[in-house]
Amino acid sequence: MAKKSLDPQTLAFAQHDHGACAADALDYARGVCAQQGLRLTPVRERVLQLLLESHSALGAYDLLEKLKADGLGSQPPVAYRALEFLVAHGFAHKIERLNAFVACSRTHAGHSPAFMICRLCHQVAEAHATPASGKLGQAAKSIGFKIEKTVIEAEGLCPACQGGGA
Amino acid sequence: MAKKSLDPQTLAFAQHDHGACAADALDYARGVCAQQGLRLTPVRERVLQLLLESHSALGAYDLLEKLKADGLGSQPPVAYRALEFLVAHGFAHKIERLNAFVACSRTHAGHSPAFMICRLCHQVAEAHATPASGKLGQAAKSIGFKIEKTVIEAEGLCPACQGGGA
DNA sequence: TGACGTTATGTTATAATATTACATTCAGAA
DNA sequence: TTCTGAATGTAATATTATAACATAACGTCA
Repeated sequence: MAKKSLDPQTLAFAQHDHGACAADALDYARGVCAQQGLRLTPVRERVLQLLLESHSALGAYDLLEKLKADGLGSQPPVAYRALEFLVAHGFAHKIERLNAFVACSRTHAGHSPAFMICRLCHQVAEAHATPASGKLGQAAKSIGFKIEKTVIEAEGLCPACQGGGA
Repeated sequence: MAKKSLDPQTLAFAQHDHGACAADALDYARGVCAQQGLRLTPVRERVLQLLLESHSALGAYDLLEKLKADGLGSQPPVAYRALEFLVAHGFAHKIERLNAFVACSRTHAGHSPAFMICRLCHQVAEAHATPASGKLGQAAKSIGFKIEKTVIEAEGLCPACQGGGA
């Protein structure tokens, strides 16, 4: 694995041992759930695993097909409920731009995530943002708007896709 | 109208003469279209007007109902096509979080907009952001991701809703 | 003018995303 | 064991969005 000088949170676009990275993340989630009394049930765990195995965002119906293949529920609420749990507890995020979901890279607990979405290969990298400190934070403060949650998504071209596509 | 010390771009949550502000914006759009050879057709103009009259984001089907009442096309593509035109030329923006649309406050041409969405009254204020300069911009630069467009949306409570709701 | 190409609209159908509602099952506590 | 709340199974439906094709309006230039 050639990670050398890259931030861990922006690893998605780089080569690495993805099987191991997904397995680690799943173990981590199991630990957090055990610690906090959360139930990482088979459906929830499988959905998380599917998200971890993919660097692209997956739609609820993509996940649903795979769940069905595993013999785990095949109706939309099965997928949406698992996703709701994972998002609520920070194991996954919704990419609003795509109406799809990614596993959390969990390199910053309690973070405000930002995403970089490649419009060609559709891979998504997660980074850490500090929305309250920028212009938006200033504007909010100046008018008395109280920010509870922020969606920050950048769309563009990942390094690998800048050569061919454009 | 009590605007005194407020930034124009965050006017949405404050009291002001909204009829005049919407009319001004529509005139402005007409001028831009005339100048650039864009056709602000009846459907497009009416959709823009409806968005301007509302400080809340409107869904395509909300707009469609109003268009139908005006005798202007009643099928989804009518609304989506008008919205596509307005968004493409910067007269409106899509709020991804809500799958809905707002008129552009046009206080910063060629801007990178950011939005503040009140989760109680559903009004939306537009501000100007500088995504490339924050942590996201740094992260993008460090991994070589080329940002083409950013979605920045904050959800929370507007000044008026902080008293009652929470 | 009128024939043509382009752009916009009308209309039907359908795809993709998401939720409501209710029955059933399961895990853990009393 | 019985109760309770959480999770799942399932059917139905709501909401958001697009594809495909026909028609109409607009501009241009022979």
